Order: sequence, then structure tokens, then C-alpha cells
Amino acid sequence: MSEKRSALPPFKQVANDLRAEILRGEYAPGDKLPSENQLAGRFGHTRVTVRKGLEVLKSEGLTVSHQGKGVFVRERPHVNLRQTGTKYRERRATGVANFNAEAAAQGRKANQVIREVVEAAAPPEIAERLGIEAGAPMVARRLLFLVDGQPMQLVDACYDAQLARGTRLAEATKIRGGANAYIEDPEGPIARRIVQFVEDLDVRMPLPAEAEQLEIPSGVPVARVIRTAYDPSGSPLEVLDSIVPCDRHIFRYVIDV
Amino acid sequence: MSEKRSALPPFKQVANDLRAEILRGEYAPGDKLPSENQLAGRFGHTRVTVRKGLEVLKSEGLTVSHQGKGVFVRERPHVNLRQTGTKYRERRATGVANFNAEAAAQGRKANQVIREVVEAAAPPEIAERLGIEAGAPMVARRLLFLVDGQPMQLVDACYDAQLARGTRLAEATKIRGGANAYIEDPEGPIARRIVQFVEDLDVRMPLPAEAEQLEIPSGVPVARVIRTAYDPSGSPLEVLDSIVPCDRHIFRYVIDV
DNA sequence: GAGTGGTCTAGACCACCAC
DNA sequence: TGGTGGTCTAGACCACTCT
Repeated sequence: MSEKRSALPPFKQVANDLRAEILRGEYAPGDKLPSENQLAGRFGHTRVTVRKGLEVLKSEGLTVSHQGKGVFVRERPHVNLRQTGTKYRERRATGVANFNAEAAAQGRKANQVIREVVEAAAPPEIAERLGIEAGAPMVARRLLFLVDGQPMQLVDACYDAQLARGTRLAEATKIRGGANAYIEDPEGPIARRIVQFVEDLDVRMPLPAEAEQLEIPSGVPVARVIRTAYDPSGSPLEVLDSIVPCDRHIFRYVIDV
Repeated sequence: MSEKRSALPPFKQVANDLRAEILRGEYAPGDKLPSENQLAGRFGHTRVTVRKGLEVLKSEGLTVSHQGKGVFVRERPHVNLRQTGTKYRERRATGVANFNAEAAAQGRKANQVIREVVEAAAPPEIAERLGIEAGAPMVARRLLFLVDGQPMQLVDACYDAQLARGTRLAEATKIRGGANAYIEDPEGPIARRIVQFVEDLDVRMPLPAEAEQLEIPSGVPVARVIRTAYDPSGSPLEVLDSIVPCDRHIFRYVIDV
């Protein structure tokens, strides 16, 4: 007889109810949700079940929890507009400096930390784009980009070792104006122009190591952005392999057709 | 005395161990992991604790579970290269047809389903890009794109109602060659050229409704791609608001500088 | 110290799948 | 029918935060 209704498991019901309240704005970003025990009372289930519901919201990136304090509606951090396209014409040869320029344009302060500069065997994704054999030597400059002290991107700038050896690209020191300017500098050791970028974005959840280095809360994806820079002859000059947390970035591409 | 070591909670240990084995390739995509009871024995913890560890891997998108069958290493579906840039010059006026062309180029079969075509109040993100007042009327063509029967994108094509009323854009029928071709058709009622696209990508975890419609497994993010098409005078003609599951797509942008 | 979230166990029942 | 994952409870202890 009885309408064999719903049958939606209690923990999903908890998640659905709370999600709806959050999305309706009954809890605003930064607001604290009721305690787990209060919710257990309200829903008439054990704390464990309520926790399972809360876990769902956390993995959706809607909430964050702090031990001893409570569960809060997640606040979206300042978003960095990661713009690629027309602006490149203006800022052309800047490269690393481009990152600084974009942050400055938004009234914020960017800086870079060199994690390491090494010569190593190129993994397949990189070798393929650099136009060298997989396992052939590359020079990798591993950097961490920050804005206002918050980690924003993990960047590996990779070069054919043949090209980079003996240049400042292979030294663990900052390059004023950015690596791209250095590459294009007509007075420099490379002096080749960059006329095209190809960016590939692959989006997934972060590995724990990435989450830790970039301070990524749970439920926030990362984009792996692999950018290849080409000279006028179509030869690749640089492959930039970045891990970008998606809660602090919007990607914008301007395409003229 | 005793080195107060590790203290890593057992469920994290379970997750770490299994993750390492998966990433090392000891379990290949599609392989079945040992059953929860077997893992409980191996790790010397209860099934509940092991399950919590497995839950972590699932939310990272590394595994999928099937009731009655087991837990499996997730297989990445065929990836669709969603290319924007140079190819647009060749396929220019195609629009919806562009999606078909790209699928065909990869030897796969694409089709579209019209979910609905309605006139409605424009939400702020759309209105802003269409250059109309928030809440002003827009015509929205809500489509579902599929490739080989698998849902690939949820697309809302939005137009200023002033522009689209009385045209085929406002009718719930397919438009041969795509909406963009229709817009640009010099013999058509609109006959305006599209010379620039701006794409904004915002990446997050899907809402349950999106996950269901697009058959998105847990641990897979979505990109909300908002693409605005402009005519030579800089007036917006169309705003495409898409939800794209990130496990079936790689985004590629080609930028000439 | 009281309150909050974080973790674990033991045991139970259900739903689904394959044989 | 037996194995698999999915869900729930009751009770316990821990770690952190605030006052």
C-alpha cells in the first residue's frame, strides 16, 4: 500500500537540504552551519549520518570545516583573471613578468619563488611538445607563483637542454622581465621571437602533494595547463607546465576569427 | 621516548597506499581492487575505516565503485579535444556544426538534442555579456550535445530577445549548419558577421543535477564555459553558456601573438 | 572545561550482481 | 546463494578552539 516513496538515504537528504539552504543564500559565504550535534537533532539521525551528509557538501566544494570551530560555507577567494589572447600583443615579450602585470592590473602584488632549476629527463608530454625524444635532457625551472602571499600556480618552465645550457635559463636565479623576454632579447644568447602559444588544459582533482603545496581545500579542482611557445618557423621554444587551483582563477581566452 | 611518529590516521594510510599502487600502475585502469573485506584484513582495520580510505580515492576521481561488483580504477573516457583558435578560421560560420566537425575529425559521431527553447529573464552573468539589463528578456536555446551517445555538454545559447524574436533562433527546431551560420547568413534575418569570441572558463565540482544529466562520476569537475560572440562593431550577438565535464575533454587554445 | 569537528569500532541490514 | 558495495547506529576517544 504505502507509497514506497523517496527511499533517498538519510545522508543524501541531509546533504540536499543543507545544499539547498546554502544555494538559496540562507547561509551566506563565511556563515557557520549548525553544529553536527544540532543537525543530528534536527534531522533525527546520528551524528555519523549527518557527518556523511556534510562530507558530500565538502567534496562539492561548498563548505569547509575547521576542527574545534565548525563547518562554514566556503568563501571564494579573490579570483585572478588569467587572460590569454589580445593582451599578449601588448605585453608580448613578458612571460613571467606577464603574471606580475596581470596581478598589478588587479591591484595586487605578485612574486615568484624558484623551487629549483634542474637538468632532467623530459617526460613524454613535455618531450613531445619540445620536439625532442622522450627521456632526452631538458632544463626545468620549477617555480611557485604567489599573489599577496597566497600560492597561485606551480609552474615548470621546460626547455630543450641543447637550447638552454649555458644560458641564464639554466641558472637558479630570477630573470628580470621574465624568461620569455630573455628568450626574445635580440642581444641575448637565444634571440628568437615567439609568435604563437598553444595552451592545453586538462582539469582534474589535485593529488595530495599538490593540494598541500598550493593550499587547496577539498572539493577544489586543479587545471594542468601546458603552454607551448613557438617561433616563426614553428619550432617550439618553451613548454610551460602549470598546476593551477581552480578556485582562485577564471580563465579567459580572446579569439579573433 | 618512543618516536611519536606518523600518527597519520589509518584511513589516510589506506588511501595513500592504494593511491600509490594505482599511480605506480600496479592496478591499471579498469582493474578491480581487492574487496573491502580483503582490504580490511590486509590493513588490520575495520571495513568502515577501509571504506573511508576508498572514499578519498573516489573523491579524487581515481576510482569508481559498482554495487555488487567491486571498486575499479577509473578509466578515462575518450577525450574530446575542444579546440578554439586557428580552426575557427577554417570552420568559421559553423557554430553548433563546429561541434559535429570536431567529433567527425576524431572519427566519432555527434548529435544534439533540444531540451527547450524559451524566452526568459536573463540572469546577470548573461545579461552583462549580452549588453542588456539584468532581467531583460532573452531567448535561450537549451541543448544537450552528445558524442557516440554519451552526453558531452549542456549548452544554453542565449540571445537578446530583440534580436532573436521572430527568427528561427526562437523556434524549437534544429538549425542546419548551426546557429552561428544562421546568424551570419547574408540572406538571413540577422546577417551579421562574427569576428571575435571571448571564452571565460570557471571550473568547479558539479551540482547533483548536472552530474545526473551528464552522467558524471564522482570526483570529476565541470567547466562552465561562457563564450561571447561579437560582431565587427563590438556588439555581442550570442552568449553560449556551457557545462562541460572535464573527464571527457581537453581544452586547447591557439593564440597568435 | 565545554563545545566542536575528527576518527575508530562492532555489528547489523540492505541492494545488487554473478554463478 | 554468497560475495560485493551501500547505509545506519551506538558509543567511545581524540584534538582543537574558545572563554
